[in-house]
Amino acid sequence: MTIKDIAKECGYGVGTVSRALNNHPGISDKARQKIYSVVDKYGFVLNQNAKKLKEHAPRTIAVLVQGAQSILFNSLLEIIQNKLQNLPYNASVFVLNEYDNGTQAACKIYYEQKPAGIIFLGGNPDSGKEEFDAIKVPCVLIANSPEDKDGTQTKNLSSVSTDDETASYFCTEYLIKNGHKKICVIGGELQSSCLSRRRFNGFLRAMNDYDLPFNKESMYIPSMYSLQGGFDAASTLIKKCPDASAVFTMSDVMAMGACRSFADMGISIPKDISITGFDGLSVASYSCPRITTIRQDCTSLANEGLSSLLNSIEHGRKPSHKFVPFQFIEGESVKSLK
Amino acid sequence: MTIKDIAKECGYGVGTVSRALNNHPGISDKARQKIYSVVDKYGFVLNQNAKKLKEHAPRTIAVLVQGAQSILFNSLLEIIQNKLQNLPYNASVFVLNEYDNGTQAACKIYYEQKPAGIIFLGGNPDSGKEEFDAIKVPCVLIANSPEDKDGTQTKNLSSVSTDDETASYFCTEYLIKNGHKKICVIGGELQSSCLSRRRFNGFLRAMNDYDLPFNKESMYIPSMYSLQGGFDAASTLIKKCPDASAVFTMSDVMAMGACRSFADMGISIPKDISITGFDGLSVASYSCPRITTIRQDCTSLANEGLSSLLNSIEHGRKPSHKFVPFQFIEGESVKSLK
DNA sequence: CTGAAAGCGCTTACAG
DNA sequence: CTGAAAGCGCTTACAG
Repeated sequence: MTIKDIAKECGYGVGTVSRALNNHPGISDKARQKIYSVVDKYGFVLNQNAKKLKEHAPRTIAVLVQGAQSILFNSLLEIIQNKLQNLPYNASVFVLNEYDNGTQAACKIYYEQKPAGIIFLGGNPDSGKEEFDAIKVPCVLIANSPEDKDGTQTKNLSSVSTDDETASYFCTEYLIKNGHKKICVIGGELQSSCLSRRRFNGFLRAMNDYDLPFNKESMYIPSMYSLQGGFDAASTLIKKCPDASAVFTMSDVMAMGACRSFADMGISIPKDISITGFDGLSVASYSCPRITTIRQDCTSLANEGLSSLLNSIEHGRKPSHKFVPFQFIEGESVKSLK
Repeated sequence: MTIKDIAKECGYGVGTVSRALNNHPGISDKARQKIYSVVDKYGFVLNQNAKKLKEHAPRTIAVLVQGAQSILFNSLLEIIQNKLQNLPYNASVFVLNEYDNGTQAACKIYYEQKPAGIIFLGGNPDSGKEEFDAIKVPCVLIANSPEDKDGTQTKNLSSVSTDDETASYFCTEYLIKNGHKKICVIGGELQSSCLSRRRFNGFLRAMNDYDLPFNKESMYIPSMYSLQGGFDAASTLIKKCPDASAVFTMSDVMAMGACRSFADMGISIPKDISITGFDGLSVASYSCPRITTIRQDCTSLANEGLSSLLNSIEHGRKPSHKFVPFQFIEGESVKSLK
């Protein structure tokens, strides 16, 4: 069943049917009614492949999700898909492996699908700079920001994220104000992850501001952003720095993994050691103990990211780099030493 | 840049370029080499919209995910996308809301995208039977099974799932063998969810086999499949059935929500009450206490589901309904009363 | 307001 | 082994 069949049955031409179905102006009510009646009768839907092939303005937004295990990205994805339903765009979702090259994948998608724009959830799309240059449509990075915000390499890349450095500062200061002095970090690999670097910078700035010592050798435990990563890191931490009173952790899943590991070692939270997370996942607020953490505002992140992208697509706006406010969630995983 | 440009630069016709790019036989090595050299030079990729429009055999598999918050589905999705990378198909993912009508969404996708087949992760695609009839391509339901397996309504629907009834029986029997007699249930709405009915049937059969009483009024607590659902259900449970010694819970997230609620009420697990989950999420094995649960085998579920779908697509095989083995995970959430 | 026609970028019999 | 051509199902100037 094609638009031709519909046209024949209506007694109109295919052009008129196309215009009716796309809500274009300049169609008589009579035609519109007749056409819709037979379209409804058959439940006819336009073939998207033909539509996209023909359309001048592409109407697909590609969403690249890197790290399907991340609960945070799923919330974002759900919100984005919802918003898009009320807009003349549809989403095309791609789930990448942790170790895939996101920029390369984006290039392939760019050529194959000709999307109107690309949303990156996670990943570091500016890493392969030359490759990124090939992508000529607006892009937005959500929940992370590019290394080099005014770099010429990323002329078409916007970003919306939490101010990771400030949030980390805030969280660290909270630990310090609760009397903690010897604070370790469980975080990502600093060389490869600018997100981890920003969070570490915020942490370190707070430590410095309060004149607290930090020895990276023994007090920074690199970890995967996963439960198992946090689990393993916690036991390393106890070996390297047995007298730590608190741990600043760069994600809730790391924190939850670490909590489990501490429990196995007979170390009680927050009695024996305090811990903070990052992200504000719902599962972290149901865990025992509830994790004290920074909640990233998924709704704002998704909304701002999308509108920045649409502004670029529809009005040719320059890329912007925005922060959305975070929320500090006081759980039960930090003990006051005062 | 189109296939025409490539053809011109190569000095071949578009047909030859198309055949080279699609690895069709009957092409000289010379032509193939020449074509690939200029394709690589420009990083040219075929326009998928035109390709799909033209192709006889569609090469897209639509994946409908219902309930993006479910960690189980994400594992499945990641495995499926991985497998598909080595096959001549690509995945088109759609994330639905919990309350969307999955069958209706599938119909729309069927008409719009003309996929080769459809994978349902969760949902009850046989629920709107007449609508489902409109879908003429092979479908597979993963991690659930249709109500009526040999129904004429679902001639093109396969399924791969855990034997929910047997698994629930097993889990319940484990509680009973540990001396539990008064066992409550936190589960889904039985009217609307055949999955919940199957799990409940397994539970009830075990209770009957061991001559244990069960009063559905006071001992079955209906709940959403979510953390908050389990959290709320636990406090209802304590009011309705304060002397329960164990709770059979229909999902790990429900169990984790319930655990948190029990902790808030000062009820200790497993000392005061025992609990079991379902799914075997990694997060449940890192929680405190570790949840005793049924682990669904995501890898087998995804692999079997995909191969059943491909068998139908490529060899016209009849739909099949398979179970994959589950694993019982002994955690720390059940106390032996013996 | 409507129709006839060109053309989007491919694939695939058909003929050579 | 290769090319010329038809056609997939749409949209959109163009003409009326």
